[in-house]
Amino acid sequence: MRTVDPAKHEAKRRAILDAAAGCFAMKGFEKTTTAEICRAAGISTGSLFHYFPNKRAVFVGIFEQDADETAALLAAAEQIEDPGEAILQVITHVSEQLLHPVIAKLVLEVAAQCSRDADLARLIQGNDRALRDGLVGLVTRAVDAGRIDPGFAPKTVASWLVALVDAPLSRVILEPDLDPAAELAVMKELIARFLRPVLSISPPAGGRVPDTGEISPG
Amino acid sequence: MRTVDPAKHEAKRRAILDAAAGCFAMKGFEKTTTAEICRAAGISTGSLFHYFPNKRAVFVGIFEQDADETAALLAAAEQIEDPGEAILQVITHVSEQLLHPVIAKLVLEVAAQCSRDADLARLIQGNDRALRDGLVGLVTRAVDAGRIDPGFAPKTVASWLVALVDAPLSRVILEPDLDPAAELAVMKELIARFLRPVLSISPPAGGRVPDTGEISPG
DNA sequence: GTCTATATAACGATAGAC
DNA sequence: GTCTATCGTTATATAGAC
Repeated sequence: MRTVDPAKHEAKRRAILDAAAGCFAMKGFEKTTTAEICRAAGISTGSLFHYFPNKRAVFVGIFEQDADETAALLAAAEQIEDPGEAILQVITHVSEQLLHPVIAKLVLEVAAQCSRDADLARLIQGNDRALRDGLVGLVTRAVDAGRIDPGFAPKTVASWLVALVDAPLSRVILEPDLDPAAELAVMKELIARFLRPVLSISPPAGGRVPDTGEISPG
Repeated sequence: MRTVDPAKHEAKRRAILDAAAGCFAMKGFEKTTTAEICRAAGISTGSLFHYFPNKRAVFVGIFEQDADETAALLAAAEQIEDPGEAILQVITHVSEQLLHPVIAKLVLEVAAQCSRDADLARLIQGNDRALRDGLVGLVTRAVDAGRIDPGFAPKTVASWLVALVDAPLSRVILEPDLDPAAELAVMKELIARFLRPVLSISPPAGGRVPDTGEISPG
């Protein structure tokens, strides 16, 4: 008779992951000790290695949860009739997460780690691409509906939308009294202006817009 | 009779800093050993501590050089008559730097370190603010000249311009075949659309733009 | 100023009792 | 499954000869 309760095991794994996320955000991967994670999770140092083979597996585990969340977010967005609204909802949700200092620190930490750990890089790349590909679908729908400018390829637009939510990250770290609501408002306006159909008589071609005399990209 | 040549001392300091920057970009702060820095710089482990009191001072030293470079960049931009052109030149220069993978890795590493080292954070914050404040001047000139939309405060615009050059950082790390020229082109277009004076009859107030039915920020 | 050699400290991971 | 105790490794920074 097995006394192991898989649900309980999974719950404890989650609890360790949560505790570890806080530690990694605060001190970074290398400087958080396994002992600290155990203390935060309320277990002893030996127990940690019953749930994870090593410290890196704990770190990676945190970001494996993201795939499910992203899938759920995209599935919800795809139910929205207005594709423009759907895009904004996705961007808003992701942005609001990233504007939390703890999340921002964790994201910067994982970005730094990715450049030196190919396995981790593949995981994060997969998460990023899932979000981007979901947005490609929504962008395509929005272009077809005439709601956004067809001047750029949907994939290019989607990539930049994902990049834009990362843009304020360093300010979240450096400027403690940053107002998340204000940042989000500017970002939405920035995106709206980026994507707005050009109001000129001649439709834009090849990513160009009519020269109206202001700052030009060329 | 002093045999010390200050110029030679400074040159060697620079050489160590250059070697260290490569190491830190490749392996991160904690995982690069002082021995590695010394090997890369062609000196022995004892000598390093003749030039820097400890490993962190080497890391910080890399970013102390940035202040001069930013000042020079802004001084050059302020000589340009057209403020829109000046803004684009600054953004382009900074962006081109950040699109190099080695620089990108170093920037992500320092961002991660900043969240845990108040002294380093102050240094980087100073560098960021110097760039931003220089841009505030250029933006103000451009608004007065009617070249960019007055809908946002110059400080807000300048902060976002600085943030925008950071936006592609994670993709630089995750997508090795990213085309820097293409990224820069999209970024310029994005900025142009963000800043373009609104073409409507009623001028925008309070950061709002006329509702034209597409994706809206509210 | 530059080198070799090393003191000292800390961490990740394991062993083995219960 | 969880604990305590500890091993082996590795790194920073210093000491002291030249």
